[in-house]
This record gives sequence, C-alpha cells and structure tokens, in this order.
Amino acid sequence: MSTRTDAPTRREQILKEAARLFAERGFHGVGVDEIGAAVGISGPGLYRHFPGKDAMLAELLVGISERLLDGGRRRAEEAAGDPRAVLASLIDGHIDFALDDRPLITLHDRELDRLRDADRKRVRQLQRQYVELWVVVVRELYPVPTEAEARAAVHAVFGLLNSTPHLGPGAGRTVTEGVLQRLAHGAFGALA
Amino acid sequence: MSTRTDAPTRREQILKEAARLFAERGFHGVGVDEIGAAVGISGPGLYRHFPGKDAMLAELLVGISERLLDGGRRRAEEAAGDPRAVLASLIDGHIDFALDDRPLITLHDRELDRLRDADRKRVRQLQRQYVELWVVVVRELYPVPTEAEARAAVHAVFGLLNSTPHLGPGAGRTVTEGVLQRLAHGAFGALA
DNA sequence: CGTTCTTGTTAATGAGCGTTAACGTCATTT
DNA sequence: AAATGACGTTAACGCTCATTAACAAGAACG
Repeated sequence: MSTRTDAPTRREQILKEAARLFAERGFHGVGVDEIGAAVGISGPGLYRHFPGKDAMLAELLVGISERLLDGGRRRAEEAAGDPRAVLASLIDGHIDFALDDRPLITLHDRELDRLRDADRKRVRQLQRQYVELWVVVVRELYPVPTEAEARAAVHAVFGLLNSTPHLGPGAGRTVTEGVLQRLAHGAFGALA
Repeated sequence: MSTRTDAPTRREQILKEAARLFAERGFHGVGVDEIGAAVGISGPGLYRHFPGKDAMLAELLVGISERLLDGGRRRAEEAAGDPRAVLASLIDGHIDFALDDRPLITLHDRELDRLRDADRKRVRQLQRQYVELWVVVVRELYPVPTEAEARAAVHAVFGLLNSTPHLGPGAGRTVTEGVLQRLAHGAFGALA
C-alpha cells in the first residue's frame, strides 16, 4: 500500500499549518509571517515553495475536493448494486474525513470565494460531482418527490456531518463517530 | 402586535447590508467604503452611526444570539410540560430564523473570533444557554447515555438546520422548511 | 576547488484600508 | 434671524501586509 512513513516535506508542513491557521482565523486574518513562523521559517521564505498566499489556499481547497470525490467514487464502486451499503459507506467515509481534517472541513465552505476564478470553478465542479454521488443513491433508496428536495437533504446532512469543528472533543472519537452515523441515517430515513 | 411597518432607520439599513456583505465575503473581505456604498453614503459617513467597523459586527452577532435565545425560551415556556411539542417548536423556530436571515446564520459561526473579548464572551454565553435549552429537552425525550453525546447531537442538528445558506433556492420555502423538519426529527429519533 | 542550485535571511516597496480631520448643508430650535 | 445639531462629503494619515530585491550559506556535483 501507499501509507507513507516518510518525513513530511516542507511544502506539506506549510500546507498543514496554513490550513490550521486559515481555519482558526480566516484567510485574511492570517499573515504570511505567521504561517512562516509556524513552520520555523520567516515570512517571505514561503515564496520559495509557493507563488503566493492565494496559491496555498487554492491547493488546499482543490486538494480537499479531489480527495472527497475520489474517496466517494471508490466507495460507490466497491458497494455498487447495494444502495443501502453505498450510502452507509459514503457516510462513514465523510465522517472519517471530517474527523481527520477538521480544519480543512472548515475551510471548505468558508473561504471558497477567495479563490481565483479558475480555481473556484474547479472546486465547485468537484463539489457538484461529489454531491451528485450522494443524490443518486439517496433517490434510489428513498423515493423523495423532486430532485431539488433530494439535493437539499444531502446538503443538510453535509451540514450535520461537518459540524465536527464545533464539537469540542468532549466525547471520544469513536463515540462521536457513532452519534454522527446514527443521526445521518436517521435523517435520511425520515425522507421515506 | 409589534409588526413594524415604519421605514427602516439608517442604522438598520447599515446593519442589514453589512450582514449581507460580511456573509458573502467575510469580515476582513469587506471595506467600509463598500458598506457605505450599499446604503448610498460614502465610507466615513458610517462613523456617524457606529464607532467603527468592529462595532457593526459585534451588534450583529450579539443581536442574533439574543434573538435566538429569546425565541427559544418563549417557545420552551409555551409548550412546557410536553417535551415532544417543545422540541418540535424549537426546530420550527430555528428553521424560520435560518430561512429568514441566511446571512446572519452564516456570520454566527464564521466570524465570532473577530470580536473584542467582552463581546465574544457575551455571545458565547448566549449560545451556550440556547444549546442548553435544546439539550435539556432532547435528554428528556431520548435517553442518550451521556450529556456529551446529547450536546454533540444538538450541535450536529444545528449544522443541519444552518445548511440553508448552501441551498440555492432551488425549492420553494415551504418545501425546504418541510424537508428540514423531517430531517431534524429523523436525526433526533435515531438517538433512541 | 569552483560552480551552481536550493533554501533561507533581512530590508524595501507599494497597495489597501480603517480611521480621523476639516469642512459643508439642511432642519430644527430659540 | 441666529444658533445648534444631525448627517454627509472629500482629503489626509498611519498601519498592516503581501510581495519583491538583494544578499548569504551550505549541499551537490563537475
């Protein structure tokens, strides 16, 4: 498998810290000096690794969207033919992602407009495809009247699953995971 | 009743436009000139009505939190004794609010850290009390093991209900309202 | 050993932006 | 009619901050 054990490259360090800082105080609220300091180099040193501050955000957002979509597609194929299993797998995958990368989840819907037009379009397109994955299986399972309603339901459940950043880790990971699973399934179930 | 038909005062115009702009592009992403232009006066003219840009955000966030809490308390009293009715009323009220004031919902969890310490504390306290209202009735209805789980569930359902800004108005208001109601009840129901 | 590429550094630049100053203009009051 | 206060305006100040310039020090390599 490709589970990496290497030391993280400098680029990766930067992206990780930038994600954390952007999530905490917003894109405009964080200075390049601060990002640099977080990885032990000073402000302008970042420009050896990225063409600019915007580029960091772009790479983060595109990266998230791609990972979400790829994961979703893989899961949809693995369980193809059994919609119930597909939905369960999509939910599990989304929860894993939301719990592993809370800062990225926060960025995902918070800072999309700060992107250059081209990047924003790309992210939006990836998001749409990911949503579509869910809408298809939801409509297979629960015959909700209109597609607009199915789409609304999917977005709403995303909101539910993406609430992890607001949950101080008051409960352990497995507990939170279980609660979110039950809530998500319960919500969709109420569409019948 | 107190349904106002008066023309909105200048202060109110400013707050409304500021809310919209802050929600669209973030607190730091909006300039005072822009806010001024949105109400037909020019940048520094705002300082006749507010001591500064921060004050606008503060008044918005404190205002939201107070309205949410007040509304919640009123509903909790009106249906006191019947937990099922209380929860239903809280859900309806929250949905109404989320649909009426999408920009404010967005601000509510996005720009809290930009506040001065005192204001932020006040908002946090109001939020906690509002959450508490929900947690109490949820625990009455669904004997979920720990309080942490109940709290997590409530936050998650808030995420669900607050997803309205992501829903382009693809479906009509009453449709969206119905979907959200069913989803929220279904989610809580899965706690049993 | 000299050259070059990589990866930093600090100092300077220049734009954006919140805020204040200084100044008008009505409407209201005395 | 004079004075005052509410509500705007434009010009200037000062600070923050992303980005660029100019320069160093060590690794890779001929």
